[in-house]
Amino acid sequence: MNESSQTSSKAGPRAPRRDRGHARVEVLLSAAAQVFADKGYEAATTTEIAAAAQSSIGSLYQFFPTKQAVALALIRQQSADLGARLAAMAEASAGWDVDEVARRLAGALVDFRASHPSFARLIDTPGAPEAVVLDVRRGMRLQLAAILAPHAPALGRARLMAVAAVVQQVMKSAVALNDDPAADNPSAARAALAELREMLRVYLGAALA
Amino acid sequence: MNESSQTSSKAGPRAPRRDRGHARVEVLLSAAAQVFADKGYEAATTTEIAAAAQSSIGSLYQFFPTKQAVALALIRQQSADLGARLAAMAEASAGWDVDEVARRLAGALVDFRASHPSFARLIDTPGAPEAVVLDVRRGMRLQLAAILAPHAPALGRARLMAVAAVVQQVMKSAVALNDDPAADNPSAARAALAELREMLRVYLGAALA
Amino acid sequence: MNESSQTSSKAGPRAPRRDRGHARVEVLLSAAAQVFADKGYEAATTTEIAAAAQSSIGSLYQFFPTKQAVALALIRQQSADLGARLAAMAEASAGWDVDEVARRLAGALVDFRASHPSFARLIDTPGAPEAVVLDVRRGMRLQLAAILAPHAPALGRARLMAVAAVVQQVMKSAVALNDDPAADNPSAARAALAELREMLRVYLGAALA
Amino acid sequence: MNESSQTSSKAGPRAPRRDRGHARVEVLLSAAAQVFADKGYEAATTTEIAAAAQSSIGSLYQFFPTKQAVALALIRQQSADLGARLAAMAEASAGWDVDEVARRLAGALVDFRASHPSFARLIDTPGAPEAVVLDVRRGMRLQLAAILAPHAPALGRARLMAVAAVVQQVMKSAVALNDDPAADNPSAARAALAELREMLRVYLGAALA
DNA sequence: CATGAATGAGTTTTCATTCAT
DNA sequence: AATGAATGAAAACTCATTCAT
Repeated sequence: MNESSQTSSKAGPRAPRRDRGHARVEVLLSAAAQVFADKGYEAATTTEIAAAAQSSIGSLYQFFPTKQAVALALIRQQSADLGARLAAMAEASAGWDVDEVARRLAGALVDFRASHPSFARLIDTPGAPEAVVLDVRRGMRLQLAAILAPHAPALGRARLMAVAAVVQQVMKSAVALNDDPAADNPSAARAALAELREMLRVYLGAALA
Repeated sequence: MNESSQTSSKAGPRAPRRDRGHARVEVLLSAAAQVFADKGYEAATTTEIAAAAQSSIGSLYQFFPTKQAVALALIRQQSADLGARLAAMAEASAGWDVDEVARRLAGALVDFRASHPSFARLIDTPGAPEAVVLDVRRGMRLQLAAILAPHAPALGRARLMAVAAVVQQVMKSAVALNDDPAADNPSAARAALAELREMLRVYLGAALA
Repeated sequence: MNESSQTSSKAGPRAPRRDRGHARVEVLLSAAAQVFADKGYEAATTTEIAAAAQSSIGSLYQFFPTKQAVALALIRQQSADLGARLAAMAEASAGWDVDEVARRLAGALVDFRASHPSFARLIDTPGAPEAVVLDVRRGMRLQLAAILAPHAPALGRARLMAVAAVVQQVMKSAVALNDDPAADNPSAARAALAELREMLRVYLGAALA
Repeated sequence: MNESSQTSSKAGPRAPRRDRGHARVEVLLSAAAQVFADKGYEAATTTEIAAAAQSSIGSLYQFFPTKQAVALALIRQQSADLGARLAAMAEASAGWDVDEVARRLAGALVDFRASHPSFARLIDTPGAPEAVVLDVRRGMRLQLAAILAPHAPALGRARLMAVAAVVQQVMKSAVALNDDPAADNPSAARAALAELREMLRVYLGAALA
């Protein structure tokens, strides 16, 4: 899926020649996901990542030239995963009505961010290389647009992309509401999330009409 | 609420007792705002803040016991400012219809975040002390609720707070769209913002009805 | 008593012209005694000393040119006090037998160190200027010798000074035993002190015979 | 007792896993001994210790998490050494009379402190963690008691510990007399030391009788 | 004299990255 | 490849001392 594009990339992991190395890379990346999710990009240390992967600092640098490269590989991996989910949804969404699209989108993206907690941290935080982050964001918007397009044949390209951008932001908000224990009580958090879903439904209903 | 009790606070600035001290604190805080806005909390250095304020590092630590205290003081100062703006809006909003409320809210908050670029960085970033950040967020939600309440007399308290939480997230999204040069071109950014405003209008229209 | 010698000293407090200044110096010195006793010379800060004296650093430096000068003045003051006590004892000791001399010496010196806790810290610690410390120690030995001499007319000068040096060390030990909560229980500390007194008694009995 | 569990200790050195690491730790510790002996705990700097060990500051912190940990490791190392000497003496002392015990004890402990000049500085100074220091002192008293016990079968446990505590203080005094160039001349220092030895002899003769 | 702000060299500690084994 | 030691620039923070008011 991505073995050819990754190898040619400047900052990606060096191509491991053997399965052992490949496995090590995977372990390192999931350790990195843990640590980045817990502490954020800046506060995470390469030593801690290596330790969490039961590996040594030397090993980590065998596969990743810099700390940034680790974050980058992680972003690429996770955004590929996200891309696959959105692609699947694009195929399935043909028969849905707008309400269902709204509901499914909300569900899918909240799920994704919940199961990839480092994703938000890395993508909304300084430290990760701008260019890649922007690419990922644009890619996601394009996929959202692809999902929305069939339900709004009348919308121009520009307007469609604007809608996609708004939907993307709503997704981010969902995660924020989920994480923030600031709501006076857990039920308040749930209520806010329901409210957000409602906003998306109403809005898409109006925008795609 | 807390503008008078700063001295007794654990991590607040040491109260200056001379005019020169007050002036220095102001200069330091605006330098800090610059630097935090540019680099984020972690990457900002106290040395750089002091230099930007044309003072020595010793002077900074004369008034702020830690780097975190600087961020804190900044958050408090700026959230007091935001609070004042929302309070003013609450008074003026009596005669507005829902559409106008949506428009004004969007305008005010986007303006605020645009003129206080460090605010978002500090409040959405680890490093700032959780308790204060949560307080600020809750305070803002309460003020939003106060603005919305008169236009939705039928809404229960819980529902109202959920709506306020959603509006708060929309505001954050507006800033993100504003900052993110990811949109393919400047006009796309403007379109997305307009779209966001539209979402708010439609949503508030439905929710407050 | 000491107003003329102190003024001429290079590092002593500047002669205060007024009573107000004089009082301030006293307060500063007793604050310094507190702080030095608590933290030792190095860890004590001039700011803390000034604060403990309800004064400002500026004021402290009005009277003492350096931190070392504060310690010095304190040592001088306290050793003058000690000197007075020993002088008094020298006069009174004519009629005592050796046992009584031992008992009184032990009592007097333990008392003194207990009521001047900073003395030991400053005199046994680096930081205080060597020359003064050595002077103080020598002075104390001379006074001890003066007390002991009448009870050991046969002893040569050199031997007498050696005995005085040993007695001085025993005094220091008494303080150490007093302070050290290492003894398994308080009664053990008392037992050790009694033992020390016994050692002094036996030893002086033998040495002065 | 504690020679095997260093790794699990909270503030101990990180265990080196390579020969090079072990060697480096040794070098660092002896450099630290030098510097601590010269300047005392507070005035010694980690930078200077690293330089004296011809390593980088980073290497020091690779093995010791804090400056205090360096002092701690040194105390532990040296007190283990001292413990071994005392243990050896305990075995050999069976056939000695009290005079010989006094002489040998004095000799051994003065020797030890003379060859480990940092020991006294660290153990009598604030900065070293209290708990460890107290442990070391208690251990030493126990060993002294073990040496003295056979020569005073009639002494109760409590009395024996008190005697041991006194002997310990005498040892400290010996070092102080040794170090202190305050005596009017070198021969005076020697005389005082001889006098101290005499005190110990007389005292132990009386106490153990 | 009193006060508290200003200064900056110096201290401990961290951490990404490189190297030797 | 794997490991862990080596490195040193850089960061946060301290504190004796000087200065302006």
